[in-house]
Amino acid sequence: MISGKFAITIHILTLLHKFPNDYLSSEFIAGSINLNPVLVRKEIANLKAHHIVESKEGKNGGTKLAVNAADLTLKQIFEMTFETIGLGFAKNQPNPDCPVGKNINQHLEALYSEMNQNVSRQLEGISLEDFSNQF
Amino acid sequence: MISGKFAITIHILTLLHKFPNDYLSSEFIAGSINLNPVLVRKEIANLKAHHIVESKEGKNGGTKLAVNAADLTLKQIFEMTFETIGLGFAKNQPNPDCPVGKNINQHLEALYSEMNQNVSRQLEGISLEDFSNQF
DNA sequence: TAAATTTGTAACATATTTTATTACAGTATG
DNA sequence: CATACTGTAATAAAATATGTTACAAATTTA
Repeated sequence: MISGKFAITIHILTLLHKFPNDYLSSEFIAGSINLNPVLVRKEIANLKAHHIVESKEGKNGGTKLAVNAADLTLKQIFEMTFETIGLGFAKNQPNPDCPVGKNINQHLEALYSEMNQNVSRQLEGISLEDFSNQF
Repeated sequence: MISGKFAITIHILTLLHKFPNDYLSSEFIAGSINLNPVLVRKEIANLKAHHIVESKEGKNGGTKLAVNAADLTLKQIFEMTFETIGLGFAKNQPNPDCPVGKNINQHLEALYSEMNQNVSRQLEGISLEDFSNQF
C-alpha cells in the first residue's frame, strides 16, 4: 500500500493556488478531496512546518499559500511527503552469514538512490504553478 | 508502506544465479532472506508464471533459473512484482463537482506515467547478471 | 462580551495491506 | 515405503493508513 500523502498535499496546494486571496477552511478542502477534515489539517500542519502555507485560527480562519507557486517544485512536495521512492526492502534483516543476504540491502539502496535522483530531476522541472495551470 | 515483493524476488533470483547448477529449496532461500518459506514459494510461483524459473517437486526438488541472467532486466522483475511506481492517490473518489477534484487523478496519473517511463529506462539497463555480479 | 466558527491536537477506532503460520495433499527420490 | 520437497488454501498476526470524536484555544462578528 502506498500512502496518499503526496496526492492529498498536492491537491491541497492546487486548491490554495486557485484561490490565492482566500483563507480556505479544512472543511472546504476536505470536501474537494473527500477526506476527513482532521486529516487535511494534519497535512497542512506538515506544510506549515515547511513554511509553505500559513493558517489563521478562529472564525473565518483557514489556510493560504505562503510561497510563490512558480518557485515551489513537485520535488519539494515529494520530499515533504515521501522522503524517497524505491521498490522496498524485505521486512526482516537478511541472513548476515550469507554473502547475498549480507549485502543485498546495500545494493538495493544504491539502486533506489539512483531512482530517486532520476525522479527528482523530473519533479524538479515541474512547479506547483505548472501543475495547477493544467486544470 | 511498500511491499517487499521486488526485494524478495531479486534476492531469490540472485541466489539462483549464484548456484546455477542446483535446485534450491524454498527453505534454503528463506534462510537467506529470513522469511517464511511459504512466502518464498509464493514469489516463486509468480516467477514460474512468467517462465523465469522452473521448479522440481519431490525430494531434492527446488527451483532454478530458466533464463539467461544476462537477458533478464530489472525492469522485467519490476514489472512482475509491482506493475508501476507512483506517489499514490487519495483513497476516496474526489469531489466531481469541484474542478480540481474532478481532474486531479487524471493529472497525477500522467505524472506517474512519466515517472514510470523514467524509472523503466533506468532498470532496463541493468540485468540480473549485472546486479548479481556486484556481490 | 457572548456566540459562532475555525484551527490544532490528542486519543481512539476501523479498515486495509503485508507478513507469518499451520496444515496437508501431491510428487519425486532413494 | 520413508523422506523431503512443492503447491496451495485457510487463517492469524502485525503493521500501516484512514477515519472519528472530542475539546481547548483563537479569532471574528454581532
